[in-house]
Amino acid sequence: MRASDAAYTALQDEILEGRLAPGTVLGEVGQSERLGVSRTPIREAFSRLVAAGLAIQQPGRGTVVSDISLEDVDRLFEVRIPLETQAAGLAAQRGTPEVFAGLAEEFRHAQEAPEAESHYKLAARMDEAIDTSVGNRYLSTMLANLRVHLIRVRRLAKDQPQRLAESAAEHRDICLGIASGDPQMAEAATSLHLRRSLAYISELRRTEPVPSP
Amino acid sequence: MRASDAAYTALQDEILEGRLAPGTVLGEVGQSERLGVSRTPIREAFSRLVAAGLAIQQPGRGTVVSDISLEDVDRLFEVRIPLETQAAGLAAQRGTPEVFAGLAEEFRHAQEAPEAESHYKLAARMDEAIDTSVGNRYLSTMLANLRVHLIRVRRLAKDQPQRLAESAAEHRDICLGIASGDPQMAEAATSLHLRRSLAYISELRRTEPVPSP
DNA sequence: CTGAGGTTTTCTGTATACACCGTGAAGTGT
DNA sequence: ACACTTCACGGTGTATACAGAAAACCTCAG
Repeated sequence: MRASDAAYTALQDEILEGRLAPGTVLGEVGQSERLGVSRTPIREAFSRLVAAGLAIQQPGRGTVVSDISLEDVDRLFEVRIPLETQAAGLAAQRGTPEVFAGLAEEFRHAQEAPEAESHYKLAARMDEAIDTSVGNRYLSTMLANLRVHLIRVRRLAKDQPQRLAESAAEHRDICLGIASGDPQMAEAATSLHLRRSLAYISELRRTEPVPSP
Repeated sequence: MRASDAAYTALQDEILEGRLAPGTVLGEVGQSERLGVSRTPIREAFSRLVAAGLAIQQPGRGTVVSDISLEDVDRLFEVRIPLETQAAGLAAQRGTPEVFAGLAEEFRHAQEAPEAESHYKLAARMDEAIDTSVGNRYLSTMLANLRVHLIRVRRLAKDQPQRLAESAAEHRDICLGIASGDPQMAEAATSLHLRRSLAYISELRRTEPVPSP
C-alpha cells in the first residue's frame, strides 16, 4: 500500500464519516504529522480530494473540507437520475438476466428484515452488477464520483426502517426490470426509486430544516 | 502561473491535439527535462491527467496516454445524451430567455457561413450559458469532464461544412427551445442534435474504419 | 538456438530542504 | 485613537536526494 493511498483513504473516510467537519482547514504539515507520512503523499491525497469534490483549495488559506448540505441533494439528484436511469436501461439490454434475478431474490429477503448496513451492501452489489453489465468506463467513472457524495448525503438523511423496506422493494423492481431485458421497464423502476428517495429526503428537510447546528 | 499548471496545460494540449499519440509512455524524468520543471509538478500534472481520463497509470511501466477510438464514441454518447438533455431541460426552466434568443440568432448567422473554428467557439459559449443557467456544480463538473474527451473525438471525426451547417441549425433549435422556457422542447432538440451527431460519426466510421494506421 | 537466471539500469515512491508569497500582528507616526 | 507600514511567521510551491522495486537486457548453460 502506497502512503499516498493510505493518506487519501484515511482522509476520505474521515470526511465521509463526518469526523472532519465541512469547513475544516487541512494543512499539509499538520496532516503529515498526524498521519505519520511526509508532505509529498499528503499533497497527492489533497489533490485527489479536490478532484473528488470532497475539498476545495482556497488560495492562501489552504485546503478546506467542502460543504455539503441537504440543499445539495436536489442538485445531486439532477445528475443522478438521468445517469442511473441510463445505466439501468443499458444493463437491461446487455446484462445477464440470471444475475439480476438473483439480486432481486436477495432484495426480497432484505425487504422482510430491514437493516441499514446489509441493505447498502446489497445495493452496492447491484450497482456493481449494473456497472459491469453496461461496460462503459465513462459512465462507471461518473457514477463512482456521484456515489462518494451520496454517502455524505446518506449521513444527513438517516433512513428509517420503513424507508429501508420500501427501498429494498424498489431495488427489487429495478432488478426485475433489468432481468426481464426490458430497458424501459428498468428505466421506469430506477426513475421511480430515485424520485421516491429524493421525496423522502425532501420531506426530512421540511420536517427538520437544521439537522446539526 | 504555477509550474504544475503549466505542465498540465502543456501535456493536455499535446494529448488533445494528437501530438502525444495514445500509447505513448510518459516518464516523469523525461517530461520534467522536456518541460523544464522538476519531477514534483510533473507528478501533479500526471495525477490530473489520470483523473481526467487522458492517461492511465500502468503499474511498473509508468503513465501512458490513454487510448481513444471511434469505438469510444458510442460509450461517450451514452453518457453525454442523458446529461446534456437534462442540462438543456433545466436551463429552459431557469435560464434567461434573452440570452438564448441572442445565441439562436448567432447560430442563424453561423449556419449561413459554416466554419469549424468559430462554430465550436459559439457552441462552447452556448454550453457555458447552459452551465451558468442551470447552476449545478455537479452537472457542470461532469459535463466539463466529458467535453475533454469529446475534443479528442472531434479530431477523429473531421467535420464537413455541410455537417457544420446542420449542426448550427440544430444548436439554434436547442437555443430556441431553452429561450421558450419549455423543458421538453429543449430536451427534444438536444436529444435530436446529439443523436444526429452520433449518427454522422457512426457513418464516418462505417465509411473509413481505420482513420490512421 | 533457446531458455533461465542474474545483473544492471531505470523507473516510481517518499522524504526533506529551500524559496517565495500571503497573512497577521505589532509598532510607530499622524 | 486610528491608520499605515513593516517585520515575522506559517503556509504552499518547487527542487533534489535517497531507497526500493520492477523490467529489460545480457550472459551462460543445456
